[in-house]
Amino acid sequence: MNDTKTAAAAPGLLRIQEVAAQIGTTPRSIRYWEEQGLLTPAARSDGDYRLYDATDVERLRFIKGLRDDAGFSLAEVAQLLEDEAARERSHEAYHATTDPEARLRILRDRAARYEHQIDMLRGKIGRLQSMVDETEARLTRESAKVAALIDEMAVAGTGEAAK
Amino acid sequence: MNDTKTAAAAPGLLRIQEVAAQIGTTPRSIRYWEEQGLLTPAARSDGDYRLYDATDVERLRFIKGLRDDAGFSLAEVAQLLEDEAARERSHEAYHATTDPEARLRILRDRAARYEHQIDMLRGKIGRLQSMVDETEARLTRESAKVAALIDEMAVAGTGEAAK
DNA sequence: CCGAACTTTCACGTAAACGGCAATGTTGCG
DNA sequence: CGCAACATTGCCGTTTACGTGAAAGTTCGG
Repeated sequence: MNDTKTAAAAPGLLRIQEVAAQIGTTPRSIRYWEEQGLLTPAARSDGDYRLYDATDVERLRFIKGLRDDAGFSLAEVAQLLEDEAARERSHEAYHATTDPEARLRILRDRAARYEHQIDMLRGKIGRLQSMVDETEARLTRESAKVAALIDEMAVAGTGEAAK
Repeated sequence: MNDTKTAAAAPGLLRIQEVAAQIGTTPRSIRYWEEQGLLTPAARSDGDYRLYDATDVERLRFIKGLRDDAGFSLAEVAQLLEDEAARERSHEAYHATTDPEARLRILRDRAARYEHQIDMLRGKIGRLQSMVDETEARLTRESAKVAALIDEMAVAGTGEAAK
């Protein structure tokens, strides 16, 4: 009646290997990331097994994305996640006060952190894009050559049907 | 009558430190890149000093860009540069024949390599962009909160002039 | 309750990408 | 020619980001 093959008697909690497989990495890496302070598993089993929830998985996916796709070092990722954490803390601070001006400052601070993060990513995108542009320009020149050559062939071989 | 302070008695050839400064890296790294087969200096002085020309500098800038901006490993950079080299070789092959069909194949092969390179970069850009999008969505939600809060303040403090 | 599979911590190993000497040679202004 | 500044090769050290056991404990279906 219960066909949960591999894990999760607990509500939606996964063990390290499951998570590793889902995000495409190894248990060792996840433990290492934890060692570096990038995350803490949502819970531990009785026998001290690490247990991850959906939030953890999303966070891990974020980390992997930043490392593999964006090429950030773990230290840089940590920085971005600290920003994230600062926002969380400010979230609490937000609810700790009822002073509208204080709340406004907090919200604006959070927004600024998001913008900072976006700027970092945009910067990388921009530099990458300019490399693409350059390469595309070369490709265009190549294509022009191809077209010209085909024309030439057409003219030279008017009597000979294209194979 | 000759005020070339630092280098280049030879026509436009620079020594390693000059080049390193220009592209923002260290001589050690440049030597390491050479060690890994990423480039060979255009020439050597009598005393075996490495001498770089404009092409070399451009190539080095390319390498640095791929590493720092795109986050590629030196091995991946090497791959891209090999593609580049393959294009060069095919360029020679192109002029070695006069057969239009052969020329066409060569040109199309080169174009395919460019496209491959572009795809790699585009892939990275895409993944980065989706991260930006996600972050922006959050930012938007934050901004909405800010706006709502400002509205509230305006209503509550109608009698009290904004300080 | 048993065994296979999984997990934990600890520790050592490693590949990549340089940094930093040392010992020696080269440049080039004065 | 003399010497300060820079370069070369060689080699060992370091950091980052894990891989790879070892030894011991945990889960869980049968």
